[in-house]
Amino acid sequence: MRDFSRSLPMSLLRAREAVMRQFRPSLRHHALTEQQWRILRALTSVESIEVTDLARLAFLLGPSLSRILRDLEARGLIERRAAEADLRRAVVSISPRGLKLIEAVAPTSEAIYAAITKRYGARKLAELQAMLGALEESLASLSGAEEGRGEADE
Amino acid sequence: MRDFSRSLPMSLLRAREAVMRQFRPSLRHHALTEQQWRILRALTSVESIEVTDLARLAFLLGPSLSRILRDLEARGLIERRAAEADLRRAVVSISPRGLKLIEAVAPTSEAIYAAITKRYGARKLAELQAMLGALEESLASLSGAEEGRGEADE
DNA sequence: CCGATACATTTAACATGTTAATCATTCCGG
DNA sequence: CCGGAATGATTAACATGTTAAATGTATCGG
Repeated sequence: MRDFSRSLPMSLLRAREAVMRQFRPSLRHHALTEQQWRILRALTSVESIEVTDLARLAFLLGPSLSRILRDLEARGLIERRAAEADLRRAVVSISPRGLKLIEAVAPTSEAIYAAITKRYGARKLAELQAMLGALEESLASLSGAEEGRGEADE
Repeated sequence: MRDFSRSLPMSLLRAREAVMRQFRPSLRHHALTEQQWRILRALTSVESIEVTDLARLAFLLGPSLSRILRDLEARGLIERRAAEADLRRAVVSISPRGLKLIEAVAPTSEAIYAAITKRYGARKLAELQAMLGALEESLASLSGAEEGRGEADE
């Protein structure tokens, strides 16, 4: 069998870990996890957004998002209200305090990103992201092809 | 600020998720998580291995590995004993039952990997992995540069 | 040989990933 | 209208990620 340490999932995992290792200390300084940061960042790009759309935007599953929003709301970093036309939907927006936090973290975060870009090469980085996007697209149509098939064991 | 949805960490996260989505149903059929599978796969490449080395090989943190090994041992998929020369160290190896499970899962896993390779292109895939490896290497020397610096806030 | 230190592993505590189930609300056919 | 199906969000349950602390064993200087 193929050496699993050179498998695509492992390559992606290691690369992502190498990148995130750069950011974690800074986020930690501000008592933010990576996912909390993702959510706050996402909220700065919209005036307000429904939970489902936020999940897609921040690439989080519903249950994770639900828990994190509860905590962020308790910390006063976001605000939440029910949609007027449909009480099932919750609308979320970032609070002034959340915005202030973003502004405090952003400079360091940008500096780290710039250092990574410089080290790896801006052109190469763009190419890598393009290839990652293409991979995603390749597999999008493949998803679900495994659902209905009948396995022989178990 | 840069659109966070196009950040490198998000690109890597989405790409990895797109890949893993292909494998999860198959692993689930065999009551295996991704990490459990990684560990069993790693164990097939060695006769036996110490826990610390296994953690590095399977790219897992100690605490995660410790829990998973406990479960895999309870399921009879691995065997564990203390190193003779140093009782602090634990030596792990795959059991016959674990090997049998690997053999049951491998064909489907290989087929999925082949489908991904065909869809994305073998050459392109190799190039992507090379670029991911280069990224890792680029950031290796950068790691820890953030530790001792003094933040101005909090 | 003793005690301080270092090391390998595990445990603890909290946050998230993942799937299933629940709850409230809305929609829709009759 | 009414009641069942569908939908949005949350909760539940279990596994892992992550950091800190604890546990047990080795090592080393005196």
